[in-house]
Amino acid sequence: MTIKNIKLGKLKKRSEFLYVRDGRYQAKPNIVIQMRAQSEATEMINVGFTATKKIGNAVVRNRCKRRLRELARALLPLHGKPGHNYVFIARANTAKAEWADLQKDVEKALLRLA
RNA sequence: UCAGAGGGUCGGGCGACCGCCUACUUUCGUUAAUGCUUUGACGUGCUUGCCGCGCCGAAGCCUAGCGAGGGCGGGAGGAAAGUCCGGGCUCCAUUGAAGCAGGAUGCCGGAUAACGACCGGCGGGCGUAUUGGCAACAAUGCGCUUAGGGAAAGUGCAACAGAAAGCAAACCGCCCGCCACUAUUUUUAUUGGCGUGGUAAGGGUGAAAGGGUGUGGUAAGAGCGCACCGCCGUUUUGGUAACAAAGCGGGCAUGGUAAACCCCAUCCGGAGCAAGACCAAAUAGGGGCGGCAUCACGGCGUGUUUCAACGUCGCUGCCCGGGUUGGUCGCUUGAGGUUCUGAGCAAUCAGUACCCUAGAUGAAUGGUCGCCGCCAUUAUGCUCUUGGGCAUAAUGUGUACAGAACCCGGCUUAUAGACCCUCUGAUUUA
RNA sequence: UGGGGCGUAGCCAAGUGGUAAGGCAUCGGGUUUUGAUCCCGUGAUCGUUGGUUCGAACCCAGCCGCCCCAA
Repeated sequence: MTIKNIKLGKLKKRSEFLYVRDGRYQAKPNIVIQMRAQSEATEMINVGFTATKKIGNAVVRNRCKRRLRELARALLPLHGKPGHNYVFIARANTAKAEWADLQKDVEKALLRLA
């Protein structure tokens, strides 16, 4: 697979997250990924991150979002589909999981969604 | 040395690869508007010039924004947390001030921009040591702790128990008087009954029963008298004061509860950076002005039995106002920090020198990996008076609590581990 | 981030200083041939930790948890 020059955008508004929630999703032990085609297709991939209060305090939630952001930056240009929006949702052990396992989960989920 | 209590300081380090936010600077690109310089075309004026004015265009400079790249810097805390107090700042209200209502605070002094919360002292409480004492206890020292005005302005409350719970009160008991019975020669004693009798020592109830201990006294008792302690009043001395000490006087009244209502004194306008200021798209709707239509039909309203009549509703251009999504500012130079000196017991204050030290907004300040440190456990070795100490090695999901959101002063709460100070106890050595 | 409110049995709840009502549910017993109905009985760290008071679910503080409002 050739490495494409794909720009990553951010999801910022609640309505955008709700839009993606109605699309396809893949659940893994360490992470849940949702995906849905954009209503007006562009060359960009927009991505958002979710960490609920259930998984810990502010320190844990911020760490989860930072790790997810790093995963998205590394793997979405390789395995993501342009013109789609993605939402990465942290689970209870996202903060503690091994980095290699996280990478494996994300890769598998993205390939199955593609 | 160990254990406990209280207080304070710190709160891992180095490196590699890949990233994020941001100040400044620089290069390139792009956009915008104004200005300046140079220059060209056109129009026009006259004093016909290396002229002035207007307009259009090109190039360059300057300014601002955006994008990409380079350079050089910065980038979470002691609690950033809880949001419990106080202040700055902003808007609203208010002529100013006082007051009502409501709320907060409450020994004294200091400190502060301010605070109830900070500092020091006083009084109370607890622990401990020493001394005195038969003891109860008292004095003194040390440590910890303390929301601590007024109960003699008024109202209320105290279940159950108990005779009685607030202008005191007599259940048992004790004593006295009278009567009866029994014993006795009598005095007298025992038992029982009665009394507008005395009595707060003793028993019992209770959280609390109208000073405590001792002694005298008495029919029995009682501050009834006395000694000591406590209490009240007053004077003097010390202290800025709270208060303390001493003297004199008074036999003792004034029980508790105000984190019950309340009284007294002092303080408080309200909301909060999602405050507030500015820019501003699309759509819908509002107002004003202008143009077109303003014939007919129709809708709605007034009115009416109905009709008639009157008003209003259309399209389009420009402007105004409001300000939703979004954006910019507020936004970090401030009661700022660090060092040193001085004043003060301290909180804190004054001076000097130096420094600028996060500004994000689905929210940056990191992700991954390696090495070391620290801690715990185990093993081995050495040492030592047992405990223990040191060295080496291995093991470990070990290495906390926790993430700025306008800023600051306090408080409270969470916290692996390390270090320091004070006090108490135990043990060892001298 | 700021501003408000609430915690009583498994559930709904009353009680506002003096032994913590009541209803539904659970469990046990009785009535009945059996079941339903009915009757009797059964259970509380009053969120937690301190303080005031003789005495605290109640009064006063500190924590913990939950809910609501302001995009």
